[in-house]
Amino acid sequence: MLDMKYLRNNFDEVKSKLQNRGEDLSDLDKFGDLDSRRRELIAETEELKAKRNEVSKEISVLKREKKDADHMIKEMREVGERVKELDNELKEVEEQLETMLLSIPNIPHESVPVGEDEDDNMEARQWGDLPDFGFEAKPHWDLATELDILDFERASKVTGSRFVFYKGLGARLERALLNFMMDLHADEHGYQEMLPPYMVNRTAMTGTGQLPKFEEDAFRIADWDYFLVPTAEVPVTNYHREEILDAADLPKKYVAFSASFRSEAGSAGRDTRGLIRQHQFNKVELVQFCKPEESYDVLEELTANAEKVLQLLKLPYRVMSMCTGDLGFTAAKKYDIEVWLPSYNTYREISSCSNFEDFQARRAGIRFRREEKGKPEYVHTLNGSGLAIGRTVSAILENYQQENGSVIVPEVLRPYMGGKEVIK
RNA sequence: GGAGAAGUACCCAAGUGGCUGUAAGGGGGCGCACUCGAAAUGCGCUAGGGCGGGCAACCGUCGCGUGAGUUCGAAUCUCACCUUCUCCGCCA
Repeated sequence: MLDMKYLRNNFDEVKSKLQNRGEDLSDLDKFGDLDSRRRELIAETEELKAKRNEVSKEISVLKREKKDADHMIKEMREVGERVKELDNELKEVEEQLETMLLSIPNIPHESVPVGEDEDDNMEARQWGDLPDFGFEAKPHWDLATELDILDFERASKVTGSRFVFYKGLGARLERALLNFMMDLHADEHGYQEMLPPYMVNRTAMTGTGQLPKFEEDAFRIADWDYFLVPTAEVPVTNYHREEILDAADLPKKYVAFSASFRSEAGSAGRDTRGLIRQHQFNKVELVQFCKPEESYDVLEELTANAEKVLQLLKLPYRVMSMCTGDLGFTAAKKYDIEVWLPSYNTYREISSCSNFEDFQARRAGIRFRREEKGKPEYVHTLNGSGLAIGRTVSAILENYQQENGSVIVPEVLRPYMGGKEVIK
């Protein structure tokens, strides 16, 4: 959510920056009228309330002295009715304003390339050499099915499409990766480990920006108004909702493992095979809360923390800086880390690292105090996958495959795999 | 799921419609005095925050779990909801 005062004072500038995102901004022009009507109503209603408070005190004095106060009571009854009318109108105006503000995307950072879609994203860097197989490489779903370590067919019987059973060394590989990633971020990168709830309420989903605009992307629990988490970002960021943090405790760094649930509305027919696009997948998520002046350094740090996983796994990747048209709703700046997938003959997103600045913090009321008597300020929030585990499994299977259909286990994972060196 | 109890400021806690209730009192914290220093003691300060107005000092308004309602006036009365706790049932 944007700062109302900032929007009021810099309306044209904000509007033109948001236009680079290519989103529908037709609501934005209503802001001026709603905002000034709101302030009018507040002034009027508060003046009446001040009067009512004052006269009520006088009434109490008169009553105590057993004097007549009927005319004052009658007058205040009318004032009370007027206050109620104004308050109702105010409430309506504020609801409209709130609805509008919650639907306005974040302002892109000045370093974000201006562009329309993914073709305009800019490559920030590349790491590792692409594998050179002396044979025809297989896609991970064929490899895994032949090795009997993933079972998509039975998952569709038990649940439906876009679900999977991991079996045997497949399950073991997933679990090894989860432990490897958690250990790396907790022990080496200084993040505090967390296992969050897999369901969150509507307020939490609104706090991080999934709602109100993107409800169709989430799974909602019938009768509960709870949502399956689309990412651990939601529970972990909302962990500090409506809190004022100590400046001395910043930056706060959390690494959380959770399953992630996405309805993938609108992606029918895309990535229908394999692990790439499932309704449920495991992910290790990095989340940071920091002071505003630090957040762009933190974004680089957090992205580097995620890259480290791929470097240790020796998987080739590149880092893309998302352009204004591909930023998503909430981010001010975003890097996607894309891993090389031989079956696609291209890089595919395996992590997304974003700086939200104070966009989420304002929605979720997450603030900090610089000094004891200081005014609270909004923190900046950031997060990034470190990494999506299912996609990491597919990258390992494809990049480490051998001609006979077996798969070498990356060295760093072997301690987590009971010393196993090959999946065959 | 059934029956009960509770939610007041950093913590504990008093407060059943106006009476310094302008949210008491205590703890903790901070400051000052005493002291070479400290302890002890004494004195003082200690809601925070949102919103509106103002260049500011400041003024106003809303805050006693949340939201509605009754009333000239609500922490206090009414209703709904949330959370926590106790007992019973069920359960990994």
